Amino acid sequence: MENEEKKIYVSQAVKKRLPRYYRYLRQLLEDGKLRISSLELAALMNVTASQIRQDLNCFGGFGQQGYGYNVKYLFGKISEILGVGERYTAVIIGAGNLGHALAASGTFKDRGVILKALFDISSEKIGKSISGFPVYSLDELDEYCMNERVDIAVLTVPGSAVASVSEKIAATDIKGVWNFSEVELSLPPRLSVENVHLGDKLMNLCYDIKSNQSEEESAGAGQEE
Amino acid sequence: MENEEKKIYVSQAVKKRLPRYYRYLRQLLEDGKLRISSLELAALMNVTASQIRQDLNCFGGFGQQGYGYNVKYLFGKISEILGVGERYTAVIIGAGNLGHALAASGTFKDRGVILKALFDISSEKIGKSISGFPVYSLDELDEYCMNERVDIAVLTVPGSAVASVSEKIAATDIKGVWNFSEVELSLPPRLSVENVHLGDKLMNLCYDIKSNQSEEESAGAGQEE
DNA sequence: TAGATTGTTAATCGATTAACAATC
DNA sequence: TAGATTGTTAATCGATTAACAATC
Repeated sequence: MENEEKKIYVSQAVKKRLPRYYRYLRQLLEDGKLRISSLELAALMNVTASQIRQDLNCFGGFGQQGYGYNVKYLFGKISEILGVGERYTAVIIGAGNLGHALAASGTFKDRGVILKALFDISSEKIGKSISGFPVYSLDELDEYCMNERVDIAVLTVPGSAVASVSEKIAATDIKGVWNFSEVELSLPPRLSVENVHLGDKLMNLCYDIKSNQSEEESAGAGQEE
Repeated sequence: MENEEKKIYVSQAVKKRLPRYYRYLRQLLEDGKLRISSLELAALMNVTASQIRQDLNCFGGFGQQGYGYNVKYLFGKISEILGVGERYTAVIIGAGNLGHALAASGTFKDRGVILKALFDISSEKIGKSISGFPVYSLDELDEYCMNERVDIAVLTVPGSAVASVSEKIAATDIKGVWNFSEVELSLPPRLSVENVHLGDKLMNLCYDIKSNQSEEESAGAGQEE
């Protein structure tokens, strides 16, 4: 960060691949692997070595000629790039089944994001706790965000509630929304949005099944990432 | 299907966009819109009209010069392409929080997929019902699939269970897996796989927040789909 | 030094956009 | 017929891959 690294443009394609590097490197680190060449990592991840070197070089030279990449160092760099260690904080809005599932999962903790609370409108849920996280009234969101730093809102409310919740979010200094609803959000551009359209994914699977069926056999294109 | 349509190669990029067309067209249909031009749809979806025409023409000419596209007809065609109406069936493997959430959601029904049951190993869950769907023992999966047609397995088990469950799935004639676990699956190529790496998505959001923060202001690139 | 492997430039490939002739 | 808008070809743009000089 401090030393003057070449500011190469980072394409959307590269950005999207970073978390996958993070996953593989974490695994390698766990396995006690000390160093890895782009060729070796490429074989593991089922991509080209060229792509790996190109991708990593968007952010500066993390390798060493004749040696390869130090796994621990590279993992650290990728983590840094992805904002692990920024200690981003999150709240889940919508304490339904999906909210439950996310709160109970290691999804946040595993990526350095600190889940702090859930918010809901149901008086049956408010005041209780879910997987150890307190559930507050949605009306308290604004006040909560003024007292506690909240970076990310995870939207797991029904589509019908999205518009009104969006407004509430826009009124806080929350920086990003992880949207699980079908509805397209309209938020000021200062807010980052990541949509998880589960229905779309299911349809992609159906389409793929259909295509796979039609082929029946033809040395298929294999799995998809 | 019957009439000889030009068999143009459909790129991965196009395939991935189809469910989004489905969503927008369904909405337009609901709104009572009868026809739409590529230009109008492009404005709505925030893409170029060229792209829409190119995309649709991979599957044949669904429009009419000087008129545009008949919304109902086009929606029907897209639905057909995506396999809505094939009446694909699904079972959820792993009756935890996420399994619950998916079973309770309209995700399947809204896309023409018929959810039939859940499977788990916990004796506390087996025999009960979740959102009206029966929960069976994982040991019964094989037999169940022999008696009932099952096209899709939704994998919501912990990572540690993925390998053994994968084997069980491979032993059936299930055609596709919707994988919510972190673990990369290894399955015979006859099976389609769609991975939902939620953690990756969360990291993409963090990265975006971080970038957004660094800019602060620069007429940003806006939301992401 | 010799061998290995990166960083980086150049070549290729694929996807998006622009343009326009076909046609409703 | 004139106007509109598609289907489709050609041009552009961007992303991936190949190649190799730099260098550890």
